[in-house]
Amino acid sequence: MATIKQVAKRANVSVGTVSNVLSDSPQVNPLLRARVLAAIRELDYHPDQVARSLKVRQTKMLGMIISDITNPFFPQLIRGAEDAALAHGYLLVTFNTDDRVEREKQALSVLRGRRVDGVLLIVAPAKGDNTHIKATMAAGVPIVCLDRLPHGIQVDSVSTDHIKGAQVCVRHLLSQGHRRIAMITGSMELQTAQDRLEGYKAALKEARLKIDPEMLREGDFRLEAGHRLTKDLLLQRVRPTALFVSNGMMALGAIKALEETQLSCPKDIAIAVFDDLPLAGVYRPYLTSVAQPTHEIGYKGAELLIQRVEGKMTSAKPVRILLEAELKIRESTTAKLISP
Amino acid sequence: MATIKQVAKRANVSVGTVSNVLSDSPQVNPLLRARVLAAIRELDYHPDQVARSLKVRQTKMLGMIISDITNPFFPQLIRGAEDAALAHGYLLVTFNTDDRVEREKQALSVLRGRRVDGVLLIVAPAKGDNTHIKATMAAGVPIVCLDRLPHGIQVDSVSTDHIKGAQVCVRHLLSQGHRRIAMITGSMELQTAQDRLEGYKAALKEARLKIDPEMLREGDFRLEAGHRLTKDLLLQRVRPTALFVSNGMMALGAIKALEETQLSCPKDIAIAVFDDLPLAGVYRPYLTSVAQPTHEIGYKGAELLIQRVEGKMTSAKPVRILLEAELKIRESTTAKLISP
DNA sequence: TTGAAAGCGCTAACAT
DNA sequence: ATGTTAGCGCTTTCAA
Repeated sequence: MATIKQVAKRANVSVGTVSNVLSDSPQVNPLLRARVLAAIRELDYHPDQVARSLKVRQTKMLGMIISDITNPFFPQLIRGAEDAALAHGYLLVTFNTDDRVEREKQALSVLRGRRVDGVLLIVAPAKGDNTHIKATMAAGVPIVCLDRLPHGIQVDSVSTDHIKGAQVCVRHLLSQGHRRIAMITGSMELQTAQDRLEGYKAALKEARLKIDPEMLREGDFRLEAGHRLTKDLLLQRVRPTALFVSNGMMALGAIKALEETQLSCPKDIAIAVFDDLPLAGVYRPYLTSVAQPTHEIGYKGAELLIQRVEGKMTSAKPVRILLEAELKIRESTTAKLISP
Repeated sequence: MATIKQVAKRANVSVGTVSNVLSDSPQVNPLLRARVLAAIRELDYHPDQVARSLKVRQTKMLGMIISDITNPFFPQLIRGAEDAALAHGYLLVTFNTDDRVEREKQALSVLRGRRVDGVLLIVAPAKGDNTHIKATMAAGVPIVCLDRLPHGIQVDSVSTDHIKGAQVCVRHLLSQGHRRIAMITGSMELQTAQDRLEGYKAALKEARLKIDPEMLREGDFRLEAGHRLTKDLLLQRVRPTALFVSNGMMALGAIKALEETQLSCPKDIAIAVFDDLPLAGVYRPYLTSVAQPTHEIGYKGAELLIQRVEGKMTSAKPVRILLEAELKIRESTTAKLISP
């Protein structure tokens, strides 16, 4: 690997001059510049960013901590963040935690050791265990939270307006004539799950319907739960005519349950789901869903983080960006009215 | 951010001693060690890996160049690589190229500047344009190719045995009594697409059937192509009774085409697909598919790369690891239908 | 405009 | 066993 020194020697100039042409400094003699450029090419010289980082005290690297890249929600998010990062000359380093706080701590520690300039964080569900996050911020590493907001911390964030998204979706179900609308929620430890439930309740309240606890089930965002709880709901004395599922994986479980019980969607029961699955518009039934602007969350999050990193965003209080979800109405809720 | 010097001062020892306890060097006086550890805790000291990297001439970072994380094939691959990297103390930096050679070059250049210790590469389709890859290897940066093999380069690689996987799959179709088996291939520029076709041909040859060009269509691994080409095939004078699709996205297009033509699978036509979609066993029809050991490819690839990086793998000639695909037989190719 | 040199935080070789 | 120090490759004063 060629060094700046070797380049300087070959071009017969000082390292300072090489450095100047690299950062295309205003005044360098064109002749020297040409010699330097030639030397760089001849030696296949790639400036050592490690050495540079040490000197300038910034790595131009961003950390990103997510739960599991294998979950279809995250790739878009990561891609968004990476696109923004790259556009600003930053590199993105990702870290999977599988939603375990221990691994989140480890990730933060490693990332701090690597001197990343900032981190994008999708917090793992942790009942108030956030000292590691606070410590990182205290050490001067900016953090922007994506999607979920950690409890008890003032921190920048970018997320979807889950309340409103859910509300709009349930409104849609109501507008289709449904009155007995069941909901399968996520784990109530998660803010996002709470918000989605809140939106559901708000929509019902608007319609002057009372919330029936029999129509509510708490799940955990996984397929099995959706499957089990849907069956459960279908065995009720009075069956719901519509089902609002709190995330995509559970909706798949719900569909499986319908198949097993020979019920058809939307004829026998309508289904709407928070989160758009990549294939929601490909497989039958095409699912009505609340699509989050996933790529945008990642993109905006990274941009905000970079602003903080570069000191261009100096608001003392945390910035909280809320993005709108988009209701995609598909066949799973659009059959003609069902009489209750 | 605390430095090693500050820690030394606070613990009343020399920086050398601090360095020793950090690398838990054999002999350090337990008393001093305790003092150092205390100082580290008090100062929330995280050793600067940037400085360390500069000194020891290795970053413990691996680059990974993929086409698009948003494509459902990659997350598992990345996760596998990351799991292996982390287990060995390496960090993974990913880079999306959208299959464009220009971006692949850029990625390689950036990664070299960052002084990654090695790179995992899923090559973009490039007709022989591989000087950037050769130059990187010549500069002493080990490369391991995943999934696809670049043309005209001797390089370590880990991939699925596409030929065999396709062959086994088509054999299965034959065993179900099919004789007119159509295939929608990927872009013939890609080695993987060629291999899958080769497996198809091999299976037919075994069965002493001749290859009918009318049963072959070249696609591009995207949904639209699958949709269009399937329709095309169904309009033939003699319709195929089975269809082997070269990847998951195109299979979805094929299913869409069936729906539109009111044909049912597998009653009217069987479908088998190379690549397992995340939801292949969830949505109907459950698709018979050739599942690649995706996580394992990533994992083994990273392990191999790390061996090269650490000089534990010194074989001069490239190592070429071929992993077996697994045929998952589901309802899309099995005679009797589960529901109408 | 260009060159010389200090110093970023760490490791490792050497001195004590 | 512990301390001292050179130097990794770069940027950035400061001098010439």
